[in-house]
Amino acid sequence: MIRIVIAEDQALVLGAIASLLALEPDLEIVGRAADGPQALELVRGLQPDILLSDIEMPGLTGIEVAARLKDCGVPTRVLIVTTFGRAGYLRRAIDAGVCGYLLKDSPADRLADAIRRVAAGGRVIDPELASVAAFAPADPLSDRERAVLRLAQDGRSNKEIGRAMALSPGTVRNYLSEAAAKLGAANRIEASRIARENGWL
Amino acid sequence: MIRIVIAEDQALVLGAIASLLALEPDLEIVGRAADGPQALELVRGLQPDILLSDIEMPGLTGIEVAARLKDCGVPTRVLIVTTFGRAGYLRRAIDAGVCGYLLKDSPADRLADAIRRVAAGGRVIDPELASVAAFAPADPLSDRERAVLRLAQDGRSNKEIGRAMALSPGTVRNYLSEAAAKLGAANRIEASRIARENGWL
DNA sequence: AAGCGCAGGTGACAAATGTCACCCCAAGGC
DNA sequence: GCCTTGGGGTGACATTTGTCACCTGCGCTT
Repeated sequence: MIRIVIAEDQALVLGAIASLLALEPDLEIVGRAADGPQALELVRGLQPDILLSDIEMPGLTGIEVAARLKDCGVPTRVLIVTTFGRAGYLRRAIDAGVCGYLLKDSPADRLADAIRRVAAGGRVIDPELASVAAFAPADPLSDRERAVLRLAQDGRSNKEIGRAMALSPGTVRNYLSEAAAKLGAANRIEASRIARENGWL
Repeated sequence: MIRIVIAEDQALVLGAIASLLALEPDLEIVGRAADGPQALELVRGLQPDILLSDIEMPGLTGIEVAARLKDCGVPTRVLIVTTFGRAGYLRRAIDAGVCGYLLKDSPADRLADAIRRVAAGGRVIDPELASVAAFAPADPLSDRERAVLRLAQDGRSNKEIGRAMALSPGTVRNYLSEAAAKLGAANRIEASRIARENGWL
């Protein structure tokens, strides 16, 4: 019997996935979490075989939860199921030690299968994503550029960004200009869009 | 027996919801669609009692599908289930003649209930959303402002936007300035973010 | 010690953006 | 006829961005 905790912030989807997995006789759902911190606590307490988690969740992302579990030496294996085919997330997920990465676009019957494979010690990556990831460019941004871009994307000016990061406005401009150049964007708006679409923010 | 077509672009979620509804003896899933046009065609052909649909889908949004069904006089009642609590969508959904609007955040057991109520001729609006919507400001943007903002948000310059819309760059500037003023934003980036967050784009 | 790389900064300049006042003209009231 | 209204536009101006060359100080090799 494979013991599973599910973490997913949309209650309806959480319930639906649970009912899907309940059809499988060898899988048992032992816990449900609606956000990151709750997932972490639940896994620590229940020590399930598998944590099935979304990425976008309040508090902590699924990837961050995976990283913390790894740090604490919890043996639970993490399987990420998420919306975004963003190649950038995959790399970070792997770095965080997840054992599987599925897309919500993949057919439902693949899920139980993936869980069994991961529980048996294997690694699963969505085939659709695997090929994309192989060709996907690596994140070209430095930490500073990422941070600046994150602030720029919701409309802050250079001066405000500088204030927030303890940098001079001129330096902020340089970072943004550099980031745009790296991403082939014409301006900060396009740059942050590109970065966001690739999961680099 | 209530006959249902489900439209949802994420296969895994689609499958999961189907398995959830399959537990209810009085509900029957007669069709599944992965995008807007497919949903439209399926509903036209099968004439189910209910179309359960997401909003964001390739091709046509759930709301657009609902509007077309209304125009064609198809008697199927539409129930929207979606991620975004954006109040702006609700208004447009109601205008398109949908009979129900649920959030994916609401508990799973509410779904079957909502379907029965809608099938019986009732209207259902997620209670969480209903109160929000009552206080939500109406969309202050004109069609032109919306269109300009949509182009601005992915980094096009005034000149490019003007070319795309057959307007002079100066006029584009005026529209954007006006839109920003209406939304209390300092610039086009913030303006489009605010509009997006409210479901006005 | 000399040299290198790198984060942060400056200054100057062109271009894009934001703001505002005001113009034109085609519908529609009356 | 006259007046209003609204979409589209212009011109002028201040401010903000984007680009680029170059400076500074610090830590690190060798």
